[in-house]
Amino acid sequence: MTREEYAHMLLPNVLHDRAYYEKKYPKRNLKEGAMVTRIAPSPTGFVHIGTLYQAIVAERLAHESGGVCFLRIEDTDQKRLVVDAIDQIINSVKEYEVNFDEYPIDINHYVGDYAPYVQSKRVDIYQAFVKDLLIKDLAYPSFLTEEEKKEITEKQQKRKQRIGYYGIWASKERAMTMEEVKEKVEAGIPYVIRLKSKGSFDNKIVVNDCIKGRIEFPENDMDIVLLKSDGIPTYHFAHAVDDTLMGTTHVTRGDEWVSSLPVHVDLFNTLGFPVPHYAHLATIQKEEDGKRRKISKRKDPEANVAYYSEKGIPKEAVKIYLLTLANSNFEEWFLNNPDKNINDFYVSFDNMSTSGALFDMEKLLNISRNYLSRISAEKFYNELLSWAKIYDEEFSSDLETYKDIIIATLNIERECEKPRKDYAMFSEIKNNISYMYGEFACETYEWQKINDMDEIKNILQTYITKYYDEKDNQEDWFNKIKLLCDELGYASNMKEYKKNPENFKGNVADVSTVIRVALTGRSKTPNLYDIMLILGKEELEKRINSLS
RNA sequence: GGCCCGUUGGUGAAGUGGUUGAACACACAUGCCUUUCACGCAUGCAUUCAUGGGUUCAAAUCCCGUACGGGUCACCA
Repeated sequence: MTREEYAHMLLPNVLHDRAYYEKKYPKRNLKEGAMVTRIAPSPTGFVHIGTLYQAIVAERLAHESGGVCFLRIEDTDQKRLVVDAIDQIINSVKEYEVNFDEYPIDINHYVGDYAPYVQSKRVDIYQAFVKDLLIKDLAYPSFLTEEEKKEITEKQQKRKQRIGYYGIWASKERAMTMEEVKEKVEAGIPYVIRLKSKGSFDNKIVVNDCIKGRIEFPENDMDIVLLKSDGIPTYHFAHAVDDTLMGTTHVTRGDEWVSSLPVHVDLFNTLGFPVPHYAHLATIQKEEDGKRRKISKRKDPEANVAYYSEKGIPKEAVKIYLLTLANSNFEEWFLNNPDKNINDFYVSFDNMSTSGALFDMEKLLNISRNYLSRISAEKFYNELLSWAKIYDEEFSSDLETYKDIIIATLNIERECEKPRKDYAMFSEIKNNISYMYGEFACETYEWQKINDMDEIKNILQTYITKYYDEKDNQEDWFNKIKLLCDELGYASNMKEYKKNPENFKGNVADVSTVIRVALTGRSKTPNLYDIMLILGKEELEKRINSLS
């Protein structure tokens, strides 16, 4: 039996050989310094905030260098595969406007010359490369059962040796002859294909990570699995093949991968591939019981990008927050260039943190408040409406019915030098503006200092019949309230009130609060003058008269 | 346990041997402004850079040890 026949026996269904694929996917023709990056999520459930984070970084790095960024779905683990997960990833990326040059449209359709961009559709490619390794005696089949592997691990633990399949532990299967292998294959015993590592634990390798700098490791000597028993590759092998064929220059990924660097270097070397640059991004963390840990899909709702959509935190705010985590100088840049597109910021490896940041919801909401305070009322309304259409149907129909009133409301103290910063999330807006439209029904009024009903009615009736005039400008409007105060024994001048509070029943602020609460049902609102203008005198009278 | 990595305030961080009072932002506190709230403004918030020991005229910045924290050791990615 020749080695070719041997390899064919192990992998009988391979359509093409290595040379075919190397020709099919030629080198990219890009200018010097152009980076090819990628984001390679696995469809195991919801889209993780860390995936979005990495996507934004990868996309920026590629495009600011005149390079290419692509999306590749890593679905080599069928056990963890979740049905809609691929669509979710593609949709999220679209929603957040991360501009990939090459990507899957769905599992069978792709944009880009290096397709398919879904690993489960590339099985023949991986097998072609494994076959080549088999022929070169750089890989071998392994028939180990779960129990046998467990036994090895236990022995290693007992002897306090390194755990893994290497050296003497692998020597028995490494030494199998082609005939022995043939017997087992014909007997139908399942097998995986392992790397025949030439490395030694005593040698050192060095990787210069773009973010973490120089890292030294012992060389890999593990005969890791290349192809699982179902013929599908492991992450490690798929990574080496795909990122080579697809021309990735910089592998950006989470730093949970740092420790497998020796394996990857070994793989690239034995495959005869140049080792790409690596950039391991620190993961976003959470604190629990005083301890930090990676933000978790199971425990932390904010790990899911859908969480931000549901809450109605604008996409732009999330991106800004992620960029402040990515580059320490972003925040200052953004402060100085509030009107620029965030894509004008130059993301660089130099300003990336080497250790993971704690997720800070307060900071995100602050960013969101700032963002929402700066956009026009129309834009705000449109974003709010498209949010409500998905997450709050009732509110969305109100938004459409009372469009003009709502835009006017959102516009109060906006588009001025110091805009209000009332809103951080679309989900909290309904409660904040509901008194402005529709049937006003207030169950409990939050009266403040003045809470005697007769006095309250007296103030309101006097005000609405004698003083309020819709034609007044804001200054006149406030002067009228002062006149009202003078008439009823309240201080119209705060300084005088502070000097001699005992001379007055209260002050302008107290009186204004009565009016505010009566008209809106709450003590905290935007500028009352604007609110009253929007509501209109008829509605104001109605609300005042409905008080009992 | 082995192998990697990290440690500046409540949080994100600037800082890479000698003009740092240890920037800036969020949060917090107080005050001012004010028709409420928010905004804005002002002030405060690490006498000290996990810790012990070096090197040096000089260290948050360089070296070694210790502690603590994180990652990883799968036919998961």
